[in-house]
Amino acid sequence: MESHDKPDARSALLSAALRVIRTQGYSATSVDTLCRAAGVTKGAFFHHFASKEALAVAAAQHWAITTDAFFAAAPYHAHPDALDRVLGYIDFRRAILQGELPDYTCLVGTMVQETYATAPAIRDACAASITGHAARVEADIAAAMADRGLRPGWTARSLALHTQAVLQGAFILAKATGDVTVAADSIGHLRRYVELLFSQDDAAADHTPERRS
Amino acid sequence: MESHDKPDARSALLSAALRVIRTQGYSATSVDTLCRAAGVTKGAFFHHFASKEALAVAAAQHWAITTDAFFAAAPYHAHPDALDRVLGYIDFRRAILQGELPDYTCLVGTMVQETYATAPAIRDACAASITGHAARVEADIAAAMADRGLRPGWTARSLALHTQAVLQGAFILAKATGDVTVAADSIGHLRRYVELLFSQDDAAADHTPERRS
DNA sequence: AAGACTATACCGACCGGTTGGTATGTCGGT
DNA sequence: ACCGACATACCAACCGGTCGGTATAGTCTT
Repeated sequence: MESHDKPDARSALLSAALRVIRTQGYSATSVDTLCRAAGVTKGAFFHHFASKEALAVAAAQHWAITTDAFFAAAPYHAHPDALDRVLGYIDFRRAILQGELPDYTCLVGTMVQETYATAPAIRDACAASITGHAARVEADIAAAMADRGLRPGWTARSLALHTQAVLQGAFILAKATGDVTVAADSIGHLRRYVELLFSQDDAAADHTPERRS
Repeated sequence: MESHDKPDARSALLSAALRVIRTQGYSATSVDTLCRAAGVTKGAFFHHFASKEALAVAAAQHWAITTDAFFAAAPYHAHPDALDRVLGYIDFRRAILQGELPDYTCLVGTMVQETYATAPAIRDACAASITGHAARVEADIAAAMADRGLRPGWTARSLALHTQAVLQGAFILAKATGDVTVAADSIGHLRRYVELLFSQDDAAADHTPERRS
C-alpha cells in the first residue's frame, strides 16, 4: 500500500508541470514558477520530489498513465476491424488538435529534446512513454496485417513508431508556424499512407523486401 | 577578398551555438557556456549580439544558410526526373544519419519547441528556416506531379511539409530511444509513401489520362 | 483517558552559485 | 584621433536546493 492517499500538493505540481513545461519547455521552467503555478510552496515541492529532475521523471510517468487512460477510453476501439481501429486512431489524433498548442502537444516529446544528452533518467521515462503508447498502436496494426495476410517489407512496430514520429513532427511544425492545419495535413498524409499500405493486398503480394541492417 | 572579412569571434560563437544548443537545448545553454565553447569572452559575445535571444535568431538564420548550401550541393539534384530528385532527397536525408545525434539533428526544430510561446523572434526565425527548406522540396514534388499529370487530393506544399514533419519526429524518436535505426525506418516509411503516391496512376480510379502537358 | 511519541505534509527564510547583462578599459589598424 | 573588436570586472536577480520549524493526525504507553 504505497499510495492509496492522494496528497493535494503532489498532484497539483504534476498537473502544473504538464501545462507549464509544454508551454515553456523543461529548462526554462524553474521550480519557483512550478510552485507558483500549482499554488504550493517550495517546501512542498522538495517534500514530494527529491529534485527538479525527479519531478520531470514523475511528470513523464504521470503523462504516460493519463494519456494511456485517455486513449483507452476513445471510441475508435469499438471498431470490430483492426484496420478501422488503426485509421480510427489516426482520425482521433487529428480530431483532438483543438484549443491552444500546450493543450494537445506532447509533454515527453518536448522534454526529451532538452534532456536526452544530459539527463538519462528523464530521457528513459520519455522513451518509455512513447514506446508504450506505440505498442498499443502496434497491436492493432499487427492484427490488421494478420487479417489481410500481409507480408510486407516493414514491421508493425516500425509503422507504429512512424505514426508517433509523424505526430511529434506535426507538433513541431505547428509550433513553428502557429498553424494547426499544418499538423492536421501531416496526419492526413499519415492516414493516406496507411490506407495505401493496406489496399495493396491484391497487387503487392511480392513487394521486394528491403534488406536492412 | 579580404575586404569582407568575417570577425572570428562571431562565427566561432555561431558554430559553437549550433553544436551546444543541439546537445543541451536553448534554455539550458548559458551565455558563459557558449563563450567557453567558442573560446571567446563574454565581452565579445555582447559586442556581436545584443542579447542571448539575438544570438538564437542569428543562429537560426546561420543554420538556414548553411543547410541550404549543404543540400544544394547534394548529388540528388543531378537526377533528370523530378520524382527521382524527391526520392533522392529522402534517401539523402536517411544517408546522412551518421555520427552522434547532435551532428545530424535539427537546430531549429530543437529551439522552436522551447521558444514558440515565449520568444516570437526565435520562433519566426525557426519557422522561416523550416518552410524555406520545405519550399525547395516542394518545387521538385510539384514538378513530379506535373510530369505525371497527377491531380491528387493533396498539395505539393503539404507533402513537402509532411517530409519535414517526419524528419523532425524521427529525430525526437532517435533522441528518446538512442537508436538511429528508428529514425531511418521512419524515413523509409516516408519514402514508401511517396513511391505509393506516385505509382497510383495504374490503380487509381479518379486519374485523368492524357491530360496536361 | 490522558499524555508521549511518531510520521507525514507542508511552510518559508535562507544559502552559495549562476544567470543574462553592463560599464569601462585596452589595443591594433587606419 | 578614432573606431571596431575584443577583455575584465562587476551587478542584481534568479537558480536549485537546504533546513529548522509548525500543524495535524494516528499510535503507543500508562
